Formats: sequence, C-alpha cells, structure tokens
Amino acid sequence: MWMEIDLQSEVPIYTQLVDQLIEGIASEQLKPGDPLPSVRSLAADLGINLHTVNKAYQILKQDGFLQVHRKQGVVVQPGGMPGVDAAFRAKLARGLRTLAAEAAVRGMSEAEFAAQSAAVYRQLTTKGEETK
Amino acid sequence: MWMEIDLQSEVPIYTQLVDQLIEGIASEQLKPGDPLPSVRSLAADLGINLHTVNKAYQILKQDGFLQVHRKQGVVVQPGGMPGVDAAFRAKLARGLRTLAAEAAVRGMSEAEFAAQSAAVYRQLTTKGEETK
DNA sequence: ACGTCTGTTATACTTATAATATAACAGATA
DNA sequence: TATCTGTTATATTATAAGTATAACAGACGT
Repeated sequence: MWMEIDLQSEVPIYTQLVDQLIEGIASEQLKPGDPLPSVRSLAADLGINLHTVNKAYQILKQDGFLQVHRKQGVVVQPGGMPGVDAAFRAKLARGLRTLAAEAAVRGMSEAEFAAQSAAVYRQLTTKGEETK
Repeated sequence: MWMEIDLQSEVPIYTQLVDQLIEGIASEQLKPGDPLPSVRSLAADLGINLHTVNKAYQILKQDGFLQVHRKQGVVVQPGGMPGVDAAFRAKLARGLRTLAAEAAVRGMSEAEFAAQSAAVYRQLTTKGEETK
C-alpha cells in the first residue's frame, strides 16, 4: 500500500488515515469505485490494529466518501461525492481562520496567503499526473 | 474578558485559548505591549483551572507571541512579532493540504478555495475597525 | 515589615480518548 | 466446508486533558 503513518506524530493514526485517503481521492490516485484494502490487511501492512483502520473507514463512510458492499469490501464512493454543505463550510472557515490568523500575525499578506492556498490546492490535485 | 470557551468542543480548552489570542493579535484587538489578564483571574472568569490558562500562555510565550516581565504579568510581544519561518511554512502547508483535499473532493474549485482563504483572512484582519 | 499580587513549579487525581488485544458473529465466496 | 469480508463486543494499557492543592520567589503598595 502507498500509505505512510507516523507513529510519533501527535495527530491520531486514524486521523492520518482519513486525511491521506481524502488526499488520495483528491489527487485521483483513488477513483470512484476503486477497492480499498480490507481492514485486516491494511492494519497488517501498517503494523497497527484492525480497529484503528476500521475507525477511519467508519468516518469516511459516515461522510459519504466510502461505501461498503458486504461483498467486495470497502470501495471509493462510485455515485458522486458529497458536495459543499453548510457543515463543511463551517469546518473550512474554522480551519482557515486559525491558519490565517497566525499568518497575518507573522506578517504574511492576504495575497500571499491566498496564493499559498491556491498553490497547495493545485499541487494536490495534480499529483497523479506525469505528462503536461 | 472578551474570550469565549466552548467546554463541549472536541478541541482542547488551551488550544481554543491559543487560537483566540492569536486571532486577537491579528485583528489588532490586542496590540504589542498590551497587558493580558493573570492566569488566575482569566481562569476564574472562564470558570476553568489556572493551569489550563498557563499552558496556553506558555505555548504563546514559546512561540514568541507573548512576553513575561515578572513585573506586570503577561504582555503581548512589544518588540516585533516572529516572522514566517520554515516551521510555520510547514505547519501552514500541512493544514491547508487537509482542507484543500476535502474541498477538492467536494467539488470546490481552486479559485473558490483561494477566494475563501482571502475572505477569511480579510474578515479577520478588519475585525477591530468600525469606520470605512 | 507586612500582605498581596505576579508567574512558576510540583504533586496527585480524575476523566476522556487513542490504541491494542482477543473473541465472536453473519454474510459472501470459492 | 473453509476462508474471506465488515461488524460488534469486551477488556486492557497508555497518553493527554483538565482539575485540585500547595508551595515558592520576585515585585508591588501600604
């Protein structure tokens, strides 16, 4: 598997899994309908517990990014990803506010901050492409 | 005091304090040299423990946003705020990546994401102004 | 000098979360 | 029948968050 976990990080393992899977979908390394490794095999690959993987899958399933077929295991949501709802707008605004505040205090301009945001977005969504 | 704490939130109280104080500096509600309430009085005002406030102050002192004079208590850093160093760039990139990934998956465009970033920054830095 | 405020440190306790360790169950597959 | 899947349950350990007291040294005003 292409995932990497930092056991020394202060951010919980299941959160790292959730973030990396969402980034995988954003970069189209994971496409709608793609199968994901079973909770047991992924846990074994990463050297962590089954339940830690399961917790990440549950969160992504709850948010509508994954589906479970009881047949071929877990699959990336095939029928359209969830859109930009009020809950996400609030989550986004809260996260951006914290980052923007420290950026402003440290002397980073609004233009720089917006440019950095765009740069990160672009780098993320063009990760799986080789030819230009 | 103008601070508000959500005891039901999943984000730690001391983190809420750190974030709000940085936002206060960014919005110029807190200016360099301004005195901050003592750990005991602020804890009493918010109905929380002395050590929780102290932990927030320690973090901000460590990062160079606050100063302690052993005289008039804690004060907003008077001699210039810390700039944009490598550590902050890494922290910013990591935070933006998580937000940008989910935004992209949910169908928000790069332009929208950048615009939202700029909007949050602007709203934050123009909070203490009334006349235009 | 005295009392009071300041930040700071130390200790102990409770609570909640993260993570692990087993175990078992029901459905699907070969 | 085996073996895989997700799911659920229970128990345990480890760590972080928050609280509760207590004490100390420096600075201040009286």
